[in-house]
Amino acid sequence: MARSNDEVAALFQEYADLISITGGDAFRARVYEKAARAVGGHHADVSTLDVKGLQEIPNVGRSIAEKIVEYVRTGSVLAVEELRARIPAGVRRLTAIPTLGPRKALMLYEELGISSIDELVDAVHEERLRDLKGFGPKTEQNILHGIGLLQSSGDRVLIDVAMDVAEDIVSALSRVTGCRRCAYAGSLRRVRETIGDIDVLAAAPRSQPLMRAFTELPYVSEVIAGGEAKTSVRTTKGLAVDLRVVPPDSWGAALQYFTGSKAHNIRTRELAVHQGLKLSEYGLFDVESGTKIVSETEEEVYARLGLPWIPPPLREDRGEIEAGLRGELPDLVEERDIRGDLHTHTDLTDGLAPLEEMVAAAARRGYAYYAITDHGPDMAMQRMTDERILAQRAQVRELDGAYGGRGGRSGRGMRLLHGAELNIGPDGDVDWPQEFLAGFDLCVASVHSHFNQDREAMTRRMVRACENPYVHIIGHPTTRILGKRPGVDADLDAVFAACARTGTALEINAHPDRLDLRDQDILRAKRHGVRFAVDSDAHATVHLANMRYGVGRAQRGWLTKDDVINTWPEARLRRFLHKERAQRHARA
DNA sequence: GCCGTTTTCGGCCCGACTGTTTTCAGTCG
Repeated sequence: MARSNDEVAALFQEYADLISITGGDAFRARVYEKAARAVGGHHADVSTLDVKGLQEIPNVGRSIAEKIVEYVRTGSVLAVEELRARIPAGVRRLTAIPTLGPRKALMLYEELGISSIDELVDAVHEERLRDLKGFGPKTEQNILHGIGLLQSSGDRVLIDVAMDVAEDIVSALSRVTGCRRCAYAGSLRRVRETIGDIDVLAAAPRSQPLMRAFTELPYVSEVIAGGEAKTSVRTTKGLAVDLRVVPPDSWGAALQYFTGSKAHNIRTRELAVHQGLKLSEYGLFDVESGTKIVSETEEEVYARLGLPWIPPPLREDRGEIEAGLRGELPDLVEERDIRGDLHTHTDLTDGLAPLEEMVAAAARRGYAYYAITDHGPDMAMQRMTDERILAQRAQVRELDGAYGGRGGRSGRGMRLLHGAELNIGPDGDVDWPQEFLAGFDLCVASVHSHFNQDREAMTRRMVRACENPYVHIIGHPTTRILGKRPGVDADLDAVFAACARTGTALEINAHPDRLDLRDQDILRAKRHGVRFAVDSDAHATVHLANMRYGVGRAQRGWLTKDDVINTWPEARLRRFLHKERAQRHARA
């Protein structure tokens, strides 16, 4: 199952929630939240560390370190158990209802004994909430409304869904008279894997025209809140969108603030406080005189705090502040660095478009090279045969160089690699014998079945695939489907180590419902010295554009161009696919 | 409960909006 770090992080987050609900010290609750985040993102497995080693983790002091040791040794933490005994789990679940926080949840429990959503619904219908201080008819409505949202639409949407809406809103608002600037911010700008709500920011001297245009958008179904500075709506698809309008000269400070993350903002504001400054969405101010120092661009704000501009995908308080202060931020890979896509399908197997259409679409993206990797025969429903794949190879060779090309007519066209997406069987075997595999330019290998193998078997299976000298890339490594299927249970550190040892790249699958690997896995894999391939896994021409989400994932994993093999020049890529790999196996 | 080129004690990010309040607590991001 989960790493010890993830279990401990979840435990501390729960503890923080319980502290809040029971009216404990808010600062104490915050410390546990910070510790939860730090432990979850820590590279070393906390179950291998002692109290002293644990205290090296930021925001983990003696008390928290001892609780981690207690958890690793006994499987529980007394202090957490004590709070759990005081507050039924259902009370914590109440705080998932929008507009219902820890204070109200506690009052509901203490005054009315409510500890589940069902009980809460009953109490509202019986009008029992009205006697409580701070509860009125509007509060009841909001609670029922919130419960409906919680139970129907779920909470977060896939990034491509949110991106479509956000780009449409930004484009619409940008056309409004008086709008100087408009952009989406929040988790979307940070390229998180799923999006809870969309934050749009605009700069204008007057906010009303923008607010009006915003609430009148055709797909706005409900205005949740409307003010001078901020308006919140819900779309017909149930997506919440916030619009904030700021004066044009506050743009930089506002964009920085609304991009978040919350944890990152807390750190930047702390940096400001220590310099006698105050940072808000309106600017960076001198506390003494109250005068504004900077606010027009993000670069200015960061610079005045002693930091370089920090790319939004890094803004998670996972060390980017410290790295920035040291001048050691990574030079992140960008979408324009991508020279090709190394995992794509055609209608020979389960893709939608014929080879030539896919190749033409890839060439339009300006790629220097492009790999076709249809499924092998082990995925029986794909009806693959040696004859069919060899016929495709002949076709690929013919189209090689025929499309695109950066040098125009005289230049060489986009180079094609003929590959396959092999299936990693339950024992780690793949389709076709080695002598047949040797005929491919490149092979991706992925798990497509037997997802429930135990950890040991799954780990062995994936490591064996890495050890196959003709497997160059492990496709969608955890095989998760967001919101539908959890990742497989494998010792990922063992898999990462095997990748590094054998010169096998890990795929960062850019499809919005996979986004596999997760950013925290990428960070860990990089520490093992693994290389990555950011691939669209396109099954249709439109899917090629999903590359942007894969690059976002790579950025959130702190990857540079050098870490990503499909940013490399073709010659270097081919060396990786042949020589380097052969040498490593020879040494092994 | 953590943390420290202001501090080993006394801080801990900051503002908008809502709903219930006659001045503010709770929630959210």
